[in-house]
Amino acid sequence: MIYCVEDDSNIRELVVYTLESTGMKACGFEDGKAFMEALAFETPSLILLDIMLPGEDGLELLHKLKASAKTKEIPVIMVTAKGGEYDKVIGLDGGADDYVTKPFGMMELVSRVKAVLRRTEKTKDPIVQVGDLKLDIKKHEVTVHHTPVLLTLKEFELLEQFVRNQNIVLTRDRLLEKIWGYDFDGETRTVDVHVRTLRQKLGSAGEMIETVRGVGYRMGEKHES
Amino acid sequence: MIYCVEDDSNIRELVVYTLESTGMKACGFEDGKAFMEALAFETPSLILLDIMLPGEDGLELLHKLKASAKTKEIPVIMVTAKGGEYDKVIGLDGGADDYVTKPFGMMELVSRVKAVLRRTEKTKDPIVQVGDLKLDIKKHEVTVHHTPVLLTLKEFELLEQFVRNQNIVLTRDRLLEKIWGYDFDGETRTVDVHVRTLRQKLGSAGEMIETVRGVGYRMGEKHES
DNA sequence: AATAGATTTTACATGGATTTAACAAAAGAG
DNA sequence: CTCTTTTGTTAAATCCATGTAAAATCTATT
Repeated sequence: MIYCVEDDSNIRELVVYTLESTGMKACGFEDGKAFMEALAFETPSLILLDIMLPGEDGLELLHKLKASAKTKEIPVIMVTAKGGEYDKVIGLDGGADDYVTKPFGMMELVSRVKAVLRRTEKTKDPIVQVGDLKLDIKKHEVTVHHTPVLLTLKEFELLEQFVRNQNIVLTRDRLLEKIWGYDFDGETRTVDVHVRTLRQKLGSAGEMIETVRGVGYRMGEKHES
Repeated sequence: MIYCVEDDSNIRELVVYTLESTGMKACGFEDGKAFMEALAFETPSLILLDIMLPGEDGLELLHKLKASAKTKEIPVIMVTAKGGEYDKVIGLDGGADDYVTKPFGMMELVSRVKAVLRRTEKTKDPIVQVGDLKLDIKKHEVTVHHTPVLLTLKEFELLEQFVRNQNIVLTRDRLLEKIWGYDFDGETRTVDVHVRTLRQKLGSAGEMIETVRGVGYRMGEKHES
């Protein structure tokens, strides 16, 4: 969901229409007040923020957004009619992710939105890909080479941890804590056993899970030796 | 380190100068060839890429960068004289992180660079560096001159101690206590043996571990004597 | 309660990692 | 220079983390 805060209804509607026509969900707001109210209910994945607004202006809103832990991770693209360099600098240094000057083409806007989303959603994707392994978190579906692989719950959770932490080594303790919930007294080979079945079920993609002796397991794209 | 690929030497030098005056390291390249060569040697944290270049143009370079696993994570800002919307779309959809149109102010450029770095550096993990030895704690990975070095657990822990305590002498007892856990009765040559394999595996970087007779070992960047 | 499937535990083999042991080489002390 | 101490080096001995199979236990579904 993309929020567009813009007082000019023509532009606002055009933007919302354009974004929706490319398959994204979008919602327009006339001023900061309506916008902040909606924000309490829902967390959009990106915000288009006009600088010139009635009431609180865009820079103040930006400041508020970046001050709150709940909203500071939401990427923001500033929009303005004034094209001076000074405005751009203020907007970007204030924590905005990009800056667009009116009049702007809709194609450019869509591209910038996509670029910023690509940059930010990298960390928390619903669908992750590693090599030829695809993982759809929401659907709980895994494919290797477009061939579906059936995983049990624990296997899936384990794989999810690996995929979310590519190339970094996960200790058994860390995995037990994340997947099984905190404590779990010393000796158990549970993780190892699940890693084994994972490797087995994933076939060729299973080789991406490497064991780091004495530490834990790590997953990453293969490299020759 | 920021790379700037730009054929116009005036602009290139101005950009490099400006970035350096804000405390960042920067390096300019006249064409794609020189740039790609440098890239094999070092991984910059951001790339400024002109679209119009002699030889391979910026878009081709961008495509190459995004195709290789080693470089696809490096953020790229496209730069061009042509301001058409079409160019912007192509650049951004090609995987660039931002787009700047000439003529641009240096303040704006710096802001955009900072904004993109702010976005991308969030995901990075702590890497310690000494000379041309790099140590990534989370990945449990060590490289010398960008060449990976395979270390066992104890070797890694030992190296970690050295790197975390650069230039200060670590006694054998101190190391045994830190890595092996407190007590450990008197005589053992364990540390020495591991220091040996470390020096061996690290190759040239191994020379940074010097022995302080009668006391222990110390690691620091080399200096003539 | 019975069944099937998932998950965990147990047990053991294996091979790489670590340590020990033994000796060589180097550095200081007198 | 000789003796002593400390460190370097090598190879063998030991240890112990991991892979693996199979049994035991747990969970949900009928």
